[in-house]
Order: sequence, then C-alpha cells, then structure tokens
Amino acid sequence: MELAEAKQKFIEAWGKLGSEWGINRTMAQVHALLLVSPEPLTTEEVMENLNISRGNANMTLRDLMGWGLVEKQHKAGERKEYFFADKDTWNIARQVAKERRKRELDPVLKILGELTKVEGDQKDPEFKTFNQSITDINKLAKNVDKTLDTMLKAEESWFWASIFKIFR
Amino acid sequence: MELAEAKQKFIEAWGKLGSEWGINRTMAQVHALLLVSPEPLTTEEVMENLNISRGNANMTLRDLMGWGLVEKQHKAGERKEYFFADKDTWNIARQVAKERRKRELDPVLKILGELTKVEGDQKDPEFKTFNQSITDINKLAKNVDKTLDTMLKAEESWFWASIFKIFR
DNA sequence: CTAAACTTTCAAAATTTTTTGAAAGTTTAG
DNA sequence: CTAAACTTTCAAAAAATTTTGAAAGTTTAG
Repeated sequence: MELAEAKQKFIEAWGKLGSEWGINRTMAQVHALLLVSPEPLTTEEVMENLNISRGNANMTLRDLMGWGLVEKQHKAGERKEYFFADKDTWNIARQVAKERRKRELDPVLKILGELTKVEGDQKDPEFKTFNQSITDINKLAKNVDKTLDTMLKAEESWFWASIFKIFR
Repeated sequence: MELAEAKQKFIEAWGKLGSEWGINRTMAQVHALLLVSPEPLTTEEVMENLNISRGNANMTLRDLMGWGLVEKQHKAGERKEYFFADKDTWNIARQVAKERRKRELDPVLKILGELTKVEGDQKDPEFKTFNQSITDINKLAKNVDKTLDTMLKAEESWFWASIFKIFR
C-alpha cells in the first residue's frame, strides 16, 4: 500500500470511529491528518487536503485546540498560523477522557445524584424500580468516574502495567 | 420531586447522554423508560409514554433486543408482545461494551493492523510520523481491547475491587 | 377459511447536524 | 494611516439522520 493511500485510510477510519462516538467526523479527520503530518499545517493546507471550506477548517481547528489536542504555532517572519497535533497517544487519550467527562459525564452524574434523593413509598413497585435502577446506575457511574480520575493522573506504562497485573 | 417528574428527568438525561455518545436518542429514551418500569410494556405503552410513532417504537424495541438489553415477553391469553429491560446495571454495561466493541472498535482495529504493516523509508519524515502514530494508536487500542475482554468476563464486584486495589 | 389483532416495512417528510462562503473583523508591514 | 494578509463569524444551504404513518405482512381465534 502506498503511503498516501494509507494516510487516506487512516483519516477515513478515524473519522468514522469519531462520528460513531459522537465526535464530528470532520474534526476527527482533521485530527487524523495532523497526527500523520510531521510538520505543522496551515488552514489552507487542511482545506486542500480534506476538501473542506475555510469556515469549516477554521472552526474545526479551534475546536481541536479547545479539546487540548492541537496547538497553534508561528513561523518566524510569516503571518499565517500553523497547527500542530500532540502525537503522544496517552496524552490524547487522557485529554479526550478529560473533556468528555467534563462535558458529558459530569452533567449526568449531577442529575443522577439528585434523582437518588427522590423519596417515595418502597411498597410502590413504580417507586421501588425507579429507585433501584437510579441507585445502581449512579454507583456504576461513580466507579467509572473514580477510575477516570486515576487514569487522568497516571503515567501510561504504570497504568497498563497495573491493569494487566490483575487482569493478566 | 414527584416520581413522574423524576422519571421524566431520567429519560431525558439518558437520552441526552446516549445521543452525545452516538446512540440514537429515542433508543436511549425507550431503554430508560423500560429501566424504570416494574412491569413489561407494550409497544402501545411505549408510544404513548414517549410520544413516538408505531414504526419508531417497533424499530427501536427491536434494536434494543439486538443490543441484548431488552427481551420480549408474552402474557398468557394475550396476543400482543410485552417488552422488559434487564435491570442489572453490570449486565447492561457489559452488553453495551460488547456490542460497541464488535460494531465499532473491531473494524478500526482491523484497519490499524493493516496500516502498521505499510512499509516505507524511515528516513522520510512523512513515513516516520505516519508509522509512529499508527503504531502507538494500535498499541493503545489493543490494550483497551484486552481490558474490555477482561471486563466482559468479569463479575462486577471482583472487577471494581481489582481496579481500586491498585488505584489507591 | 377469514377477519381481527397485531407487527413490520420503508418511502417520504421532518428534524437535526454540518458545511459553506462571503462579509466583517483583526493584525501588521510599510 | 492604509492596504494587504490573514482569521472569524454566522445566516443560509446542503447533507445526514431520524421519524412518521399507512400499506403490507403475519398470526391466531373462532
């Protein structure tokens, strides 16, 4: 397989995975493109490479910076901005986990916390089932949250070594 | 807060979380509704409760069965089908993890595997960066895959006990 | 058999999400 | 200052996804 074709496949696959997990396909594709680019790229280059408009490229690059996955660079004597992706996979994973927790998990955790406090008659099957489900989901969510906390602070090698020590 | 209001909030929150993670909002809402229903519900009841059409309710319920989260039940002497959700949170988590791995992670893992085999000149920065990124992502993905494997086979209490034994 | 009671299908409509592109905004070289 | 170089914004258009509902299909009681 040619390098150019391989890059293309990676960009497609990353875009598809992203969109399946609720990440804008274009954002995932731009991220993929930057991940396989040794040098920082300009907005212009991103536009050409992925056939997207200036507006789209600009917004997507800013989103990626908002996610902490990409940073702006400047070249001496040049006016335009260059964009460079952090290539450290563990950093990427932590950053994504951190953002998604903040944006999507935390709000649900807050609501679940409130819902566990709803009072009612344990003799009422409607209440009992509601209460049981909410309580159980809340417990699981809190365990996930605690594990994410550890992961966010952890070094990659230590994290996986620890995991596989028990899980073989 | 009233039970009815609390149910509504849960259904909304679950639907929102689902849609943020690439799960059809209605599917997540139907699942939420069944999770807080002590008795199995008919298609009719799901339609009324969530204000959705018959076609939508039917397709969504079948999808939920496809995900292994809901099962059909029949009442003696009755012709219509009743739907009941497994309320065991750990089962739900495992089932979702299992399906998403099969549908979304495995295909990407396959592609990454192929892409790690692409050959090129290590002196070429384009190739070197591509190769490094793909190799790293592949490694991470494999570690996630292995961990999921363990989780899928594990008992809940054992799993979390093991996790928290190392992580603190 | 047959008609009532249900379930399934899927093309078209509605809705939501994403993208475009041109105008407005900003920065800086000269 | 001012005009060129570049970035940002956002209303409108396009695309993707989801939903509807009525027709077709299936099952079973009588």
